Amino acid sequence: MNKDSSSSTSKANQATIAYGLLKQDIINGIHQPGDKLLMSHLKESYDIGAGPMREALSQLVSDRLVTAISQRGFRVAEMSLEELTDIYDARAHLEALITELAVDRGDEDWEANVLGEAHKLSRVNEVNSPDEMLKVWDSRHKSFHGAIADGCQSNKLLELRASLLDQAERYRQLWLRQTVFSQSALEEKRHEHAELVDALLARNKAKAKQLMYEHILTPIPVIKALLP
Amino acid sequence: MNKDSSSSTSKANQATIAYGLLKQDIINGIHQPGDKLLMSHLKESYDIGAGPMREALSQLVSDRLVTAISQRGFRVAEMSLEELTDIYDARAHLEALITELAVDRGDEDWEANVLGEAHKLSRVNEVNSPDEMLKVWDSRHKSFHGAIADGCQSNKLLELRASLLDQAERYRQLWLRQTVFSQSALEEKRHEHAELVDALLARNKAKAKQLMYEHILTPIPVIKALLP
DNA sequence: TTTTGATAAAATATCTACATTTTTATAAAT
DNA sequence: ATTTATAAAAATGTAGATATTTTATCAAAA
Repeated sequence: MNKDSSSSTSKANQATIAYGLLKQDIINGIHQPGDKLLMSHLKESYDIGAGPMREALSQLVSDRLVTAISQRGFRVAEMSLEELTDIYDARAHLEALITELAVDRGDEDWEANVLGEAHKLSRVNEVNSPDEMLKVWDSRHKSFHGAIADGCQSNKLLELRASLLDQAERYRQLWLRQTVFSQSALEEKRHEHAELVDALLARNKAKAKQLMYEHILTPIPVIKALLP
Repeated sequence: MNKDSSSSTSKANQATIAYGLLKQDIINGIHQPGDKLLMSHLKESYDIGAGPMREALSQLVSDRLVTAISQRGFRVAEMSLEELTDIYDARAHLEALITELAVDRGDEDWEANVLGEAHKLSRVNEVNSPDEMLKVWDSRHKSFHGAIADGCQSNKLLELRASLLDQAERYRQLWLRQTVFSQSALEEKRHEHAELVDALLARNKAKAKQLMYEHILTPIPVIKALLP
């Protein structure tokens, strides 16, 4: 789970910098699944010493984005069909639970936030490049779901959720392009989100839970088809 | 989340050794909440260099057992009433979810395991010292609940569960003594476990879920009373 | 006298460069 | 082909250098 990288007073140390850069590069596929993460290469390309680099790698191991074998170094964690289904099954159940709690515990501010984020997400149009479109939609989509989850009032559950999201990120990236650049897929998502917001604001706990569960699982077929 | 410390071929490195030792010492209160973890002191008492020690501390930060401020070192994470309720609320909901899934997904081996562990737990009697009693009961209690949870067939949910258990461990230690050395408390637990096993084997999902939720929350008043 | 602020000294965290150990690759010998 | 010996590469660890923060000291101002 990640540190504060943007906090005002905290001068990030080398290990924290290395952690952030490496994580991004793994998620964005600069380092492919199974790639060996050679200390000498890493030191050179990130210009960071071996000590801090080890610390960063160690963190990524507990994030499950990197695997380590004692005395034999580090590799980018493999991606697999088994892991995909494992992560998404867990994510769907956890998110459904969090949604249920949010319906129970969310206050008026929560309702307002959810509605606001839903609106922003539905209006992702006037952008320049396709790449910009992808970034903006992804960011707002995350904010929308984040706003819903925040209602559960449980820091610990939100931390667990964040951890699963990190682990899902490489798989999600595969799905994202397919979805954002397809009008029909985008429309389907828009519909699911609208239904979800309705159930949330109506405080229909069972329906919101069910919709969220299904919503999380929809990307799986797409990802399965793209998985190498 | 922890590494394999007992695996046959893996020669643990200094960082892993330090991680294990430090974690134990924090859980067992050798290092008290809020204590400053001085690098020079740690290096000396564990006889491990600064590099590996930082790596271990860094891990414990992501386990939430240690806090770090850049350039100002590390401290043992504080304990608080807020964290107690946060952790136990999350734990109760997660364990209830996992129990539900276990009832759905657990096979005959699972049933047999649960029954076996329940039996072993109910027969913690012929021990020597009180300290031995505590260790044996705790260990079997954990195995019992572990056996139930294993039925959910979700590695990721089990990892999240393990992470919360680690975070709860310092609080649990407070409750443990009160419970294991009180015949009435022990009897109450025995009763709860028996009810739970009945519901599980009867595949009564709703009841098992409910019983587990309540079972996790029972220690809270005891811990609240003991929290400094 | 008490408080404030500057400055210097000490303590501490962090990093780097080098040394050591372990693994892997290569080639010779059985 | 399999094993053994050797060299190269790589991971890991150590010690000392550097930078930052904290503490101590003391003088000037209130």
